[in-house]
Amino acid sequence: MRFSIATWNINSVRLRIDIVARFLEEQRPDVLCLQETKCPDAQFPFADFRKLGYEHIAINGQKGYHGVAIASRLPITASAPRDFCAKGDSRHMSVTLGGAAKGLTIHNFYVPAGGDEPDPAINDKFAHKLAFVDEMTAWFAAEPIAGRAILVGDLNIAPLEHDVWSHKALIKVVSHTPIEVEKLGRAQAAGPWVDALRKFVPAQEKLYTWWSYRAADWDKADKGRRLDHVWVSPALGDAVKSMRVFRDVRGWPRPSDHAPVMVELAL
DNA sequence: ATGGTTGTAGGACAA
Repeated sequence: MRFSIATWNINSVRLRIDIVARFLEEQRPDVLCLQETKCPDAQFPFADFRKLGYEHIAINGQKGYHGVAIASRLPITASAPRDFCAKGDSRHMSVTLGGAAKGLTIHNFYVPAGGDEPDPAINDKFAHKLAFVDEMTAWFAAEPIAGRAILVGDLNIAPLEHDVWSHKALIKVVSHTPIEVEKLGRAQAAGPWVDALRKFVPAQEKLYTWWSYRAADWDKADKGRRLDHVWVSPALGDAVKSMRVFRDVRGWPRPSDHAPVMVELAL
């Protein structure tokens, strides 16, 4: 089957439910993974998703901050959140699909942003980010990815030189520092995971998924970063057929600062 | 170099 999955840091699912619905209507991914839903589970807008055909929903939300959700048109046969760093933060959810995608596992991550100061000795938030990625590595090393699996999410790290608008300007800016890039590389290697987006855009070309709100004209300035990722297990490496970053959605009314990203696979 | 904006919640904090 042709299978599509989208990931989008929505920065409040309730505030932006209208553009979520518009995106789902226009693109119809089989699965949508959201981050930063900022929504307690009891207040999640289930009805809006069900109305659009996304009847299978797995959420891990909390009040005010973070929160991830997976909405699917295909049945979800199992779901499990994991509490990284034992902080009680809602930053991960995994599901296994049934139906035509039977046995496919999906991980949805929201890695900590890490604050402003890129020094774990003086910035607890940066220390937390590094520990979180280390825990991802340890987990994948302990339980290597078996079979068909996809990892998506806002990993809050732009690993390659051309994943940011200026490698030189951002080398000491949290999201692109060498220590983060190295740790993310270890996590990816531990799966091992294949970077699906870079299968379609060479490492020498710029590729962004996020543009700050703090720009007079984000589109014109184009000071973006690739913070959102889609990784696939080796078994799916050749199954990835297309990728798209919906930059136009960043320009929709009252947008998130992240654009949705969608990948198509032949399962 | 600095400051710029947005969301949750109804003040400060996270991003």
